[in-house]
Amino acid sequence: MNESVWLRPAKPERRPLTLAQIVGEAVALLDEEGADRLTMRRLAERLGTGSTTLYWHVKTKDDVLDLALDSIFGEVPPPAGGSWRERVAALVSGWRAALLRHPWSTGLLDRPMMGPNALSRTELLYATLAEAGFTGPDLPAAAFSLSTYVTGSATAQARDQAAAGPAVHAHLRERRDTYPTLAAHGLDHDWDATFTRGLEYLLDGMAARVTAPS
Amino acid sequence: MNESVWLRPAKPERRPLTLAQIVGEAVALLDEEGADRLTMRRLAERLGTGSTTLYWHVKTKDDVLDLALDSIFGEVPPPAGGSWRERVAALVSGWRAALLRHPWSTGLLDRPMMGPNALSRTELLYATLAEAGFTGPDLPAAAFSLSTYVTGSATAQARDQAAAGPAVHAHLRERRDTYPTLAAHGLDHDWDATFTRGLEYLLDGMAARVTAPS
DNA sequence: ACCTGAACACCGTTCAAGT
DNA sequence: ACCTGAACACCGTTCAAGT
Repeated sequence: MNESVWLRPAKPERRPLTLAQIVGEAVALLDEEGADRLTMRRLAERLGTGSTTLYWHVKTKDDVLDLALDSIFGEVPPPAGGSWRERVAALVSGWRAALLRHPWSTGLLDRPMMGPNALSRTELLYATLAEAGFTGPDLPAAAFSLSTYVTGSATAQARDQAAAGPAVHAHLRERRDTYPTLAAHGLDHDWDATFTRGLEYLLDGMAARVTAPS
Repeated sequence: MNESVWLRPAKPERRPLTLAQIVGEAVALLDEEGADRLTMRRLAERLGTGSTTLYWHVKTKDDVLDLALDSIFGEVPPPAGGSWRERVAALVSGWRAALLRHPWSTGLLDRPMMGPNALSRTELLYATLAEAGFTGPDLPAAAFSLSTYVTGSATAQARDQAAAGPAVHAHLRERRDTYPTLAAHGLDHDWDATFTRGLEYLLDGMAARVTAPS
């Protein structure tokens, strides 16, 4: 004779785990605790499963990282309008903002970025530049230098802001004899202003190529 | 009664392990096998010791990585002479070459670079630009955009070259409808030429700032 | 189709102990 | 001062087994 339903422990709520849930939770975990705390076991725990369950949805941990990285590229808004320069600047700034919102992402930029969100933003950049008149080797060069500038600068900023502190200042001040220029000007700059100014150098140099007669 | 010296196994050659040896062997290991194969145990094995021995010379594995990264900055030659533009271009190209010679290094650029070799090259960059006439916010902006361009482009190149292959081409060709510009122009470019052209954009834009009357 | 548990082959790091 | 071995608390991943 079986016990009544009410006395049996309710079956543990069988909503099936999805890949989107895994990626979403991975991003949350990375945001809250950082990259070195992302563990298959810890991630699974947050999702209420065992770690080995994840391997049905995902081949390796690297898959999780790649998916998490691509998902944050999804936050980059497509530029609204304006001149090609304005559209490029908007795209690139949104790109940078997304990376800086998730500082762990800059530590993953050494792995292939073939996800749909990354590719669609890259396509947008290429298309905008092609429309602006960049042709031949100038097109990949312009696209490459811009995307490189964004990822490089975000990496540098995330890195230096994480390390920032009195220890760093002291270290450089003590060595101001060997690094005089750096000690005098290398600290305490406005990250946004510096980024924007550097971007202007780049865009100025690029603009001369499209507008100038070859 | 003791056996003669000759019959006893020779004491295992007690040359003390140095930090320089550890770093050198770490770089060799990274060059030969890549970053994910660098293990304290494997590194120790190559040095003929136990893994725990390393912890007398080094606090953590991250120390080894930081030291290895800084050591390759030591390969960057100081620029010989010429105009500030030529000196900057030489410094930056040497920097890039060192990173590309050790592709694993681009995966470590998200960690603080406070080592003597990194700092001395950064100082060199700042000093050259200051001498060239960059002042106020233009000095950190110029230095930042250049170093950012180098590290970003090397990261992108190391990443894409490692991933390069027919699979990537096929993936993009299959999706040429959604990424038309990218599929048409994003593959098979000359890395060196692209880098140099992008650097010219940047230097052109920068040069306008120093030479032009404000 | 999806989830679980046990198990394997590793890790980085600590620490008491040796010379 | 420098090195060793055993041990701890983890890892990513596989796989047979369950539903």
